[in-house]
Amino acid sequence: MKKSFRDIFEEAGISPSYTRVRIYDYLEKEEHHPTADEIYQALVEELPTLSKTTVYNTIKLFIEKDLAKKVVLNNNEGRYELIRHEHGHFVCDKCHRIYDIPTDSLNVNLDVMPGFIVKDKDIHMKGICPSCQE
Amino acid sequence: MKKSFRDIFEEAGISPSYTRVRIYDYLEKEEHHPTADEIYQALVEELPTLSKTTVYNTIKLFIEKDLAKKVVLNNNEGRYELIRHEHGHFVCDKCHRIYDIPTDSLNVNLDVMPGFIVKDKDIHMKGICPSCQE
DNA sequence: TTATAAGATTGTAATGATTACAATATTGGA
DNA sequence: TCCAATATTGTAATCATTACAATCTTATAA
Repeated sequence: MKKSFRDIFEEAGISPSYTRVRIYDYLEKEEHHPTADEIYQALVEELPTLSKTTVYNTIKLFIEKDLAKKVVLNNNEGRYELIRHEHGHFVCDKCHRIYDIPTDSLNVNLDVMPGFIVKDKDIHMKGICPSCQE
Repeated sequence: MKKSFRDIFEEAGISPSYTRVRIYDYLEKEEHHPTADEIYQALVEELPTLSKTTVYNTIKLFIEKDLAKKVVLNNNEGRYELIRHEHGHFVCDKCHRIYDIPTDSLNVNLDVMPGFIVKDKDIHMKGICPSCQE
């Protein structure tokens, strides 16, 4: 059974304002790891008073509350995604599309770093995606 | 036997100007994945006419020639390293120090992305390093 | 040696993502 | 209803990176 926004936000200890719910909702539906600007552009049509600062503030809050994470893949642009099942990211050098890499099957042995507390891990790959190979 | 700068540059098809050799040399000696600014600050003392644009130009050239790669770990700051044995990167959330992760022992199975041509892969981890655990 | 063209380096200004900050608006509880 | 805490906003600042045009250097041919 899927948790409601209300429950998710309550567990995280933040109030479920409409703006926050919409941003969360967008991150949940959105497949391609949006940038802050993409979130802003997508939502400003329906939330005309939305400010980009609010997008950044909200994302920052989500990250602090472990609801979301920042993924830095390329070009100095931050991309954001909700924390879900673990996966890596493949970036195509040609079309710059981002593909999720299922990492369940990757046996990444964390013991290579004894003494380190690992809170997050991500696998980044670059190359050419199938549709750019002709 | 270690290759000379001259050989490395010749193989890459670029002329070994003094500036380039110094930047390459710095990347080779430097352990902590310097930013462009760190490279600039370190070398400008001995190369007083050095320009930050030259640092960026040179890095870009090295990357095009597969001598170096860019590692984007955090904070929208690009970090650079020569291409050597494969390794990942661990960033401490507290001291922000960067540690290399030996990945020889990590069995990262590339076949999870059939149809993709993988040119580069990197493992990013975040957490707390031993010296920040007290 | 000298002229010349290609290549290398430089400085300044522009770009673009992100943050700082102060002002305004909204909300929930007394 | 009123007030204090919280949320949102807009503007200006910051900082890494890039664009670009100008200048300098180098290699080579005459």
